[in-house]
Order: sequence, then C-alpha cells, then structure tokens
Amino acid sequence: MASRAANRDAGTAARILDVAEQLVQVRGFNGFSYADVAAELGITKAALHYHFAGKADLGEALIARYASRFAEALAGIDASADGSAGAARARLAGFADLYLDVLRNQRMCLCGMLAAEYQTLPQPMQEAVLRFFDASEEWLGSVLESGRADGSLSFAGSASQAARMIIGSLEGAMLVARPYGDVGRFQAAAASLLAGLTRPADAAAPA
Amino acid sequence: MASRAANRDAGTAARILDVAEQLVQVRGFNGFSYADVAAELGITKAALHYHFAGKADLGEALIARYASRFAEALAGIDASADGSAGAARARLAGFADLYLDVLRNQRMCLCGMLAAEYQTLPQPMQEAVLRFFDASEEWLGSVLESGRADGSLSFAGSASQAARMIIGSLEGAMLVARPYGDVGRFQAAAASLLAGLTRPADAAAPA
DNA sequence: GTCTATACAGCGATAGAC
DNA sequence: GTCTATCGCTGTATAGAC
Repeated sequence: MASRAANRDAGTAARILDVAEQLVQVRGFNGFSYADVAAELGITKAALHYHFAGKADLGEALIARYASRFAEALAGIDASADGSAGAARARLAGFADLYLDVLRNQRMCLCGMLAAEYQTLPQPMQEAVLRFFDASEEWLGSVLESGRADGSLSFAGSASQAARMIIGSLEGAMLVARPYGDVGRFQAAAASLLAGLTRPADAAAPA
Repeated sequence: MASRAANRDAGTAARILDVAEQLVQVRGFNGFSYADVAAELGITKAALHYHFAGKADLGEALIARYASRFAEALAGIDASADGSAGAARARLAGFADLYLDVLRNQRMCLCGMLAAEYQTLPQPMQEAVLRFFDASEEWLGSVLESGRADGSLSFAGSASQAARMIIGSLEGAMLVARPYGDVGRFQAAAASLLAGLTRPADAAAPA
C-alpha cells in the first residue's frame, strides 16, 4: 500500500485528495481554495478541474475516501483485538487512538471540521458527513454492547446512545486541544472518558 | 435590559454584532461576509466598516462580547445556586444548560466554531478564543473542586483536568448534534456525562 | 492530462459626497 | 452615520490550445 504521507507515486487525483484533505482538516472547507491545492502540487487550477469538476465534487470525494479509510481502520481494530478477553476495551482504546493519530498531525477530524461548517456545505456533502457519524456510531455501539455483555464495560442507557456520547466527546476533545497545540489535553480527556466506562458500575463513586 | 433576540432599539454597532454573531455561529467566520451582515440590517458594507474597520476587528469584538456575556451567565449560576446543599451539581447542570440554549437556537458555541477555524484566524482572535476556554475551565474547575470537597461530586484526576474534559465533551456534543438537528442528542450526551460525575444519591445526601 | 487565458462573481476595504 | 462608487484581489469555473 502506498505511503499516505508522501504519495509521490500516486495518481494525480489521489495527490489532489491528499493535499485537499490536509487543507480541509487544518483550515476547513471554506478556508482553502483550488489555488492552494494547485500551488502545493505545482500544477494549475485548470488541471484540478479536470479531475474534480467542482469544489463540491472534490468535497464528496474527500469524505468518501476518508470514511473508507476509517472503516478499514475499524476493521483492523476488530482483527487485532479479536476474541481476546478484554477485546471490547482494547477496541475502545483503538478507536480513541484513531482520533489521537489525526490530532498528532495537527489536524481536526475531517468530518468533525465539516460538522462545524455543516450549514454551508452542499447537500451531498452534508449527507455524507452524517453517514460517517452513523457508521462510527454503529461500530462503536457494537463494541460497547459486547463489552457490556462480557462484563468488561459498564455504562448507562443504550449502547448506541453511549456511542454517540463517546464520539461527540472525542470530537470535542480534538476541537479544543488543537488550538492549544497540546496533544496531552486530548489524551487526558480520552483517558478519563474511557475510564468512566471501564470501571464497575457499582463502584461509580469510589471513596 | 434590551432583548437580545430582536434588539431593535440597540445601537447599530450592537445590531451588527448580533447579526454577525449569529452568522459566525451558524456558518463560521470564513462562511459569512460583510455583505451578508449589511443585507440583513438593510445598510451598506461601507457603514459596517465605519463601526468595525476590518473583519478581524469585528471578530475580536464578537469574542469579547460573547465571553463577557458568558461570564455574566456563570455569575448568574453562582448567584442562583449559592450555598445550597447540591450547589456544585446544580452549577454543573447550569453550565451544560448554557450550551443547550445555544444549540436550541441552532447555533454552535461561538468559540467552538472558531476553534475549528483556528488556524485561519488573525492572531488576536486566536488568543481571545483560548482565553475564553481558559476562563470556562477556571470557573468549572472551581465548581468541581467544591463539589468534590463537599462530597457531591466524584472524579479522577485534577479538577481542572476534569473541567477540560467536560468542556470538550459539551463542545463536541454540540458539534455533532447540530448537523442532525437533534437537540435530544446533546441532552442525552450531557446527561450521561454529568451522571458520571455525580455520586449515588445516598452518598450525596444533604448534610 | 496539463497548459494559457479569461470570464465573472464575490470578497474586504477605501474615498469622498451628503 | 450612512451613502454611492470603485478599487484590487481572490474565488470558482470554463474554453480551447497543446
């Protein structure tokens, strides 16, 4: 698989997506232009329009690839933490680590950024953003459900509701930690968030 | 005190801030223009520049007023929940309700929105955004500290670290709930977040 | 597939009349 | 304090050569 960092040997379309993705995650969809991408790649704006007719098309492609890669990462977590005793907790930690990796690159989650700009996005992008969160919620809900079933996790309410809370909290922890340039802020928040799920329910208020 | 919703009798500067604030909270700082504000108020862009020389100045004024009002709201929470037995828990709930009120207006927290766009903001705005979060953390940290002291709240780690976690989680819950147009999403997340800090009823019995 | 050239709308901002 | 008029620049997008 091609390196995601440099991607020197990838096709032009993929390199455009790489640059645009980074720009959206750092500056937002309304904070970058075709000129920014073209300059970074050493090509012209017209060439960009050959690969992605309009900014909306580029945006849709960005979310599609991001969601696809995210799904692959979740499948990877499933594979590496399969069947073992604390599988649910390990998967939960793996999920949080996906966010951590994004923040380490001084980026916001792509769809978290787009959620902020939601009302300015073309409708197809809006729908794709919601589908991303829906997919995360579904995966995480399953993990939480199995963790509760085997007694390794404890939480109130439905698994999908707990999943929504965790996703929102991780997105928000990124959102606030990034301006401070402090990855530790995110790590501390994620740790205490997950700690609240791994403790036994009846020991919720240790003295 | 003048109504914040209509503000028909406020000065032009205040009305500009009202419209611009709403636009930033809905569309982002990079998602609105002087033309948008001018059209909404029925005046010209040139008139806007008389009151706020540049967009950066307008942005600074927006954060300053927002932070000031937020501080007043926190003082109001302090006043209304003063001295009583479950004061810390009531203040915590009041804090979350401030976020809820913003979301009910289909807006994102102003500084949460600006946090997403952080890297594109002029430096004075960046600093003001961080100061807003610092102030929230300080107030909330005190509440948590006193709640832990009187036994009504329970959490691991330092109070300021718990405060950071809560602020991030509330911001993130807003960020994700708003695209779904579902206030209930935020309420559920906030409820389970605060539930994790509240001791069981028997341990929190009034002294 | 990439280029040059350009169209056209919108942006933030300014000058000067009233 | 607000207006008209306009500037210079950047935005997305397109046409047509190579």
